[in-house]
Amino acid sequence: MFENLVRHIQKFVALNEEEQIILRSYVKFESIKKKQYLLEEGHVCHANWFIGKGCLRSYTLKENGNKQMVQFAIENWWLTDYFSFEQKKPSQLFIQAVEDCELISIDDRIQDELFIKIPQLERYFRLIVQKSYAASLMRLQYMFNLSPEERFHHFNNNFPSFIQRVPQYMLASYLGFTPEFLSKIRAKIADS
Amino acid sequence: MFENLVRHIQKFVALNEEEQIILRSYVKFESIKKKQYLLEEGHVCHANWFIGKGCLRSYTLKENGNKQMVQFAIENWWLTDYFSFEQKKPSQLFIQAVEDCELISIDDRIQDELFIKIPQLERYFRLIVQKSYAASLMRLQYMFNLSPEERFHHFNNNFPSFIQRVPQYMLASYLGFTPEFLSKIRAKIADS
DNA sequence: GATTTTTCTTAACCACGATTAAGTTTTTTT
DNA sequence: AAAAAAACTTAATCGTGGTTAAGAAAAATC
Repeated sequence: MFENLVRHIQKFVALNEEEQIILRSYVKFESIKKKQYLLEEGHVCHANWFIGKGCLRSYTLKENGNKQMVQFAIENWWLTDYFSFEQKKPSQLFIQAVEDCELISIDDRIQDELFIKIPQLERYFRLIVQKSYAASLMRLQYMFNLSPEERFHHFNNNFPSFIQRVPQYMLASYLGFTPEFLSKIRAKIADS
Repeated sequence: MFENLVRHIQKFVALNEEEQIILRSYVKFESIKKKQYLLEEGHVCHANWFIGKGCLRSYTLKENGNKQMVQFAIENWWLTDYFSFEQKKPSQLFIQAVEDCELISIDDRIQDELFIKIPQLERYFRLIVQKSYAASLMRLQYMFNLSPEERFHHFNNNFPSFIQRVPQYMLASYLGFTPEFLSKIRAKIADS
């Protein structure tokens, strides 16, 4: 599991044996069960989680009580609420396990110290966040430029593995429409 | 103008006199006129721009020929297409001056060298990108959780300075609706 | 100051996707 | 295996915000 993380980091920056040992001593390993929460609204987010195995989601609670999906994360992805994590402010988000998960986490209290010991991690995370940012802007573009139906087909074509992994109603919320409308789309596909 | 940039950097990391001189020798200064382009669709984005004075916008061209606003940027903001800038791939974006601008830019070819000479800039940009990412996720939340009319009022309340600075039709596109609908909202306000 | 271009407004019509509500299927729990 | 909970489907109704088109107002240019 830790090897996954090392391999992921090495895609972006060098990390020698000694540094790997330092890193291992700084991170925490945790397992959580499906439906357990890592973070709840109103709490400060104290960790950044790397998914070794499993699937997480983050969502907000809307005024009407519905859950609005914010993000999915699977193997080799980092997930946190950067806003809360960095500024130590109460989060708007819930982070919950969609499947049983094995996680590696970096605590906010040790992050700075870790970055001093292994400076290239600063670069690693700059690049990780940059990728997340680019992905978020792409998603905004899809929201603006594609119809709900087109967004579904686009997601279907580009991330087929997700479709079987997450419940349809979460996907519908992630794509910005209702589960009822997703059923309509699927009925249309079955017809043709 | 350069002092603005130094001051902005010093909000996040230390930067001594010597480093300021190094930085100055690495960046480029440019002035552009309203409506001029810094980047056009299909080209690789070779710079990251810091706005000393003025206002930039980025947009994509939709299938129907309309322009979809992606971002605004004003004084003390960085703007680039990180996807194109980092991966050296053709951009989907246009970046254009909304007002006459005075800019400081970092070229992609010298960025790595600059980060080696002033390592804390790696941290500075990690934090900058993190903030942009958080803002982008907030905007997604507004798209999901607020109606077009609510989004307008929210923007109005939180960024009143923008309202006078950018044309209404750009704002409408940024908020994800048509200029006609914005007129409708404004007429409703005038009534009451 | 006159002309052109850009930006904003108004109004009629209409389509997409939300809402509501009931029922079915699948999964989980006991 | 039975019961309960979670997830998905179907269909009728309705409202928001898009589209179209024409005109008015404001700003830029000559």
